[in-house]
This record gives sequence, structure tokens and C-alpha cells, in this order.
Amino acid sequence: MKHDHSKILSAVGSQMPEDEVLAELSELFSVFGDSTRIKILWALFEHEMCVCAIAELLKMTQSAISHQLKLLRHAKLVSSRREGKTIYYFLADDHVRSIINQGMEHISE
Amino acid sequence: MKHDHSKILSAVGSQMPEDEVLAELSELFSVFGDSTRIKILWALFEHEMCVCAIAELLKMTQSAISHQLKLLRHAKLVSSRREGKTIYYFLADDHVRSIINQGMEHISE
DNA sequence: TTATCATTTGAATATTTGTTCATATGATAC
DNA sequence: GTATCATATGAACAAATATTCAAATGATAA
Repeated sequence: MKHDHSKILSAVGSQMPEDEVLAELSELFSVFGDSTRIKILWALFEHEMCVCAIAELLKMTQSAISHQLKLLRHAKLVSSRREGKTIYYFLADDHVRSIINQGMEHISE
Repeated sequence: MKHDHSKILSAVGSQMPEDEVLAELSELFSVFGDSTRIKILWALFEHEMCVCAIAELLKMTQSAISHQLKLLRHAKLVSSRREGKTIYYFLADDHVRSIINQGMEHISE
């Protein structure tokens, strides 16, 4: 018979959050898991920006950027405000910075 | 003609890291972007564990877990040590904890 | 109203990715 | 050597996803 893990399994299993929470957490990280979106977030570190400025900066179509902004908005990482025809996007809160900073620390070792 | 962004673009563009760095960063986050891998990491918060114990805990095949551990190892989020036939996995460093904690903070608002 | 600018949206396509299955490796005991 | 346990690996398939294209919405100005 295989070796026994019952002791560890009960200890570890009791500490684990609900599946639903863990799913939400992984969905959040997968929003950071695309270089286009990372670039958008990084751009917004400095200034709020309109969609077409981001598109110009990243040399991508405005449609592609808009699709990605939708995901970022849905994950509550960015917010937007309208000014005439233009819509400005900005970082929703400071978790974005700290999460990206932690990631940078990890890869620069 | 379209509206002008040259001022913002030059300010923001100069702050942006190299594409290669941003790609590496997004690859790191995409490793966190899967609920199976998040569960594995969470399990390892408590104890080092062997592959078959993780498989048993998550009710998944040993092969699926092994594939995911390979990704986690490659991202330097986990390390392993061999003890006879058994290979124990453990968290490679504390960035894992802090990144996951920041993510948890963001979703619990 | 018509025209134009800024943005969003939906469908289509190509690529990526997670799991399964079957097989291979590696270590121990006999 | 053979047998068994623990893990890793490669190919195949299904599901998820990023971008493009075409069309729609929304706001302003003439």
C-alpha cells in the first residue's frame, strides 16, 4: 500500500480557504498574467490616460486595448471617468502597485 | 485630427521597463493565475508535501499535479528535495506568501 | 440633421494552456 | 535480475484567451 499522509492532509486541509475564494484569487492573478495588461497598468502608474493614448503608447489597436481595459475594469484594477468624448482610465487602488512590486522583487533575484 | 498625447506619452514611456522584463513579470503572475496552482501553493504554506499527498489533498491525478509543479519549479516558487523514492516540495521563498496575501487583500473588499 | 472623434462590442480565428492517458525514469527491496 | 512505489514526461484533446475586423454606441460640433 502507498505511504500515509493523513496527518498532513488534515492539518493542511483545514487551513485552506473555500474553493470559491481560491478561484477568485487565481482569476485576479490571471489578469496580471498578460504583458499587454501589465503594460497598461504600468503606464497608469504615472498618469491617467485615455484609450487612444494607451493604444499609441503600446503600438496596438484601440480595440485590443479596449478589450483589455474591460477585463481590468471588471477585476477592479482600473476605474474610468468620462470627459466629453474621451474616457480616462486610472488605477483603482494601491494594491495594483504593491502586487506588481512584489512580482518585480521576485524576478529580480 | 485626433487629439494629442505626446506630452503624456514621453513621460510614461520613459518610466516603462524593458519588454523582456514586463514579459517575465506577466509570466510570473500567470503562474499564480490558475486555481490548481494556487491550491498547491496554499497547501505548502503549512508543510512541505510530497506529490502524491498534494494529489490526494486536491483530489487530482498525480500526473496533473506533477505537471503543475514543474511550472511552479520553473518560476522558482517552489523547490524540492528527494528522500528515497519520495520528493518533497516546499515554498522557495517568502514572495509567494506576500504576493498571495496582497491578492487576498484586494479581493476581500 | 449629418459628420467626425472616441470608445465599445460581438464574432471569428489562432494560439495558449490544463488535464488525461500511456509510458518512462529513478529509487528501494527482494 | 524482478517487482513495486513515487514521480516525471510526451502526445493528444478540449477549453480558455488575445487580437483582429467590422459594426455599433455615445458625445460633440456644425
